Amino acid sequence: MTDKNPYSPELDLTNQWPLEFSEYLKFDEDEWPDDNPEPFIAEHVTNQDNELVADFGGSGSPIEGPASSSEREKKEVKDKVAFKTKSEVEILDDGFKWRKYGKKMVKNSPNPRNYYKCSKDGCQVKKRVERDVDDPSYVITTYEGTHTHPSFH
DNA sequence: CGAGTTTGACCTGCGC
DNA sequence: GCGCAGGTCAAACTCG
Repeated sequence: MTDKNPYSPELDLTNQWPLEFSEYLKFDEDEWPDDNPEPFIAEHVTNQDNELVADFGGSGSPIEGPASSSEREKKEVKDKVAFKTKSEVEILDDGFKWRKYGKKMVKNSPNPRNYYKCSKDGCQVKKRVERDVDDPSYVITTYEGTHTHPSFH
């Protein structure tokens, strides 16, 4: 099977972003799909505005999977969203300014993992960038937290 | 000169 | 209790 991406990589997002979204992953918990990521992959987010496809914290209403959110009522769970993007560079400008604060070699991947933090004072949003193991052409960006400000642009 | 990047070291959590 | 892996910090360096 050469085609490991049964999903349509051709999204209209390429009209706004210099790259193409391959998959949109939503983490409700700290579970990462190992063999079967399919149930974790939500539908392709269709972008009709100039804003990002997902809420990076601008509005404060992240995309929710299940309607019941009784679990996150107990404590404040940071929103964890992962994007699989096809790009040669890992520096994807999503409208926010990031400051790199660390780099680490993960054992599950021969590629290093970069850690970014929002440069905005008071905004503690973190971002993790890692290249795909099977497809080095793809970059997995994981956002953690919620922006308390609109954007830099 | 300042912000941002780099790299290694240090800390913490988890599994065995 | 120890070792491993992941995550974060901080000093030094680079670039604008």
